[in-house]
Amino acid sequence: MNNHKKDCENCIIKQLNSLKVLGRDELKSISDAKIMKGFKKGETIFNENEKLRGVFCVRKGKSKLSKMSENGKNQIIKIANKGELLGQRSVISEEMTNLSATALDDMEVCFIPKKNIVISLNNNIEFTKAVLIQMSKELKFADNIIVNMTQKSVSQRTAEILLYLEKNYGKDEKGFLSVKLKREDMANIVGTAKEGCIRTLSLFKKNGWISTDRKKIKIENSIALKNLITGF
Amino acid sequence: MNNHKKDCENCIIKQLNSLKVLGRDELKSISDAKIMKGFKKGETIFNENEKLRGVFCVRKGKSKLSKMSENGKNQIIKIANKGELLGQRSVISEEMTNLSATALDDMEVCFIPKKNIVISLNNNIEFTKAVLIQMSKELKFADNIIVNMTQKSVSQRTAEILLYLEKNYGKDEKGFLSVKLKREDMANIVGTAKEGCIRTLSLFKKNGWISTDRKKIKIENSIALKNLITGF
DNA sequence: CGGTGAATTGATCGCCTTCAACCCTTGTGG
DNA sequence: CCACAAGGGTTGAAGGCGATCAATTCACCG
Repeated sequence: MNNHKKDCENCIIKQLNSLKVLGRDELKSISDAKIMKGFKKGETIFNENEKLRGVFCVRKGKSKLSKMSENGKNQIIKIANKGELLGQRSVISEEMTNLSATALDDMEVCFIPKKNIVISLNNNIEFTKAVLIQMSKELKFADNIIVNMTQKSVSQRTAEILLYLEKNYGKDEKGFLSVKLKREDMANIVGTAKEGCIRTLSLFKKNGWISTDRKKIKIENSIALKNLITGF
Repeated sequence: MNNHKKDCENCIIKQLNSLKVLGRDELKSISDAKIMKGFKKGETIFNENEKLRGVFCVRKGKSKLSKMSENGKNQIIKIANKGELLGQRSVISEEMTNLSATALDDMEVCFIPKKNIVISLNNNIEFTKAVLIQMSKELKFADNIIVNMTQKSVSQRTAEILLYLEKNYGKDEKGFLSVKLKREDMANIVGTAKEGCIRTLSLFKKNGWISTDRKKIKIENSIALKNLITGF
């Protein structure tokens, strides 16, 4: 469950995030301090309003980042893939987490203590810049979600999410979306009730725009979905 | 319309944003390069999908940051007050703007060329960190909006916005909100149709929770509004 | 082969959008 | 100083979308 002598410097995962700009000594220090952890599907990595003692670098698996609202419903803000850093925001601004992270797959994660991150943030401007650029992209992404949520219908949002999932997380050998989500999770991304989401998917299926096998979804007609989003 | 010998180092406005951590020489350089501009109420500072050649530091007035969706409706993401920097995100990640900025008041703004910002981002880690922390707060804010939009009713969102406007932009001597928004703008913040927003406000008025004079709004019972948000 | 949790479908209800009409304020030109 | 236009504000009525609750089917697991 712990460490082993795995070496950050040779870890291919780090190429996918801001850690790639770190120097040899910084990586060495992180290698020594990090803790490898496994999370089973459904397990919680952290909750809202927690104080994090470091960030999590995802080596394997996917995680949903979600937020509860006062009325008990929850909204998935983002799906974090292999290579992403979780908890950055909270560590940087020294605030409680505002999201919770839950494993969608079995995951393998490296926990990197806050101290290492803060040292690099304070001393390695390339790193700070890389994190900044990353965060500015997330902000843009969030702005887009806001507009989509308020201005588009459930079916448009569903179509958009499906295409997004295909584009960003790919398909398996048979063409099914790699991300496997429960209908409820799907609904929590779209921002709707489970049944509404299901009804939309079943409509898409009737139209031949998607097909399903078990829980898996395959996009059959992305053009039609795109047209739906833009209103033809 | 241009420059004058106004000095950034002595500008009180810079205390309100990331520029406050800059050194004397950096400020001097910005002072020399900056261009002061006035924008009349309703004028556009920049549009979506523009390439910015610098950032705008707001000395006076307020601006709405909004985004068009494919269907022609637009959503206000944020209201920028005196002291805020506009266009940071776009300059940092070297992308087109994803929002447009429009003056809500008569504004006074300093345009700071991209070059100055980039130099400080590359050399002054305190500055980069300050911007990073600022951006991480904006990201958190955006996450909150997403949840509110999807999980709360129009009246809850309206109540929330009213309290937010009071808390963040204050009231005038008679207790009316300082931010004066058209009903349409208000609706574009709440993420609803103008009429829906108006109806909600008129209900609030009937309940005695707010009162109005002309376009101005005064909050009379913030407790009731808070209770509405949390569902009693 | 039951049992549990998820997926699906039906039916009802209410919120919100939309369209339309009207009012009120403001400003402008004769 | 008045008339009128223009734009924002307000209200009414109709209709649809999506939430909610309930009932049923389906998939998976011991």
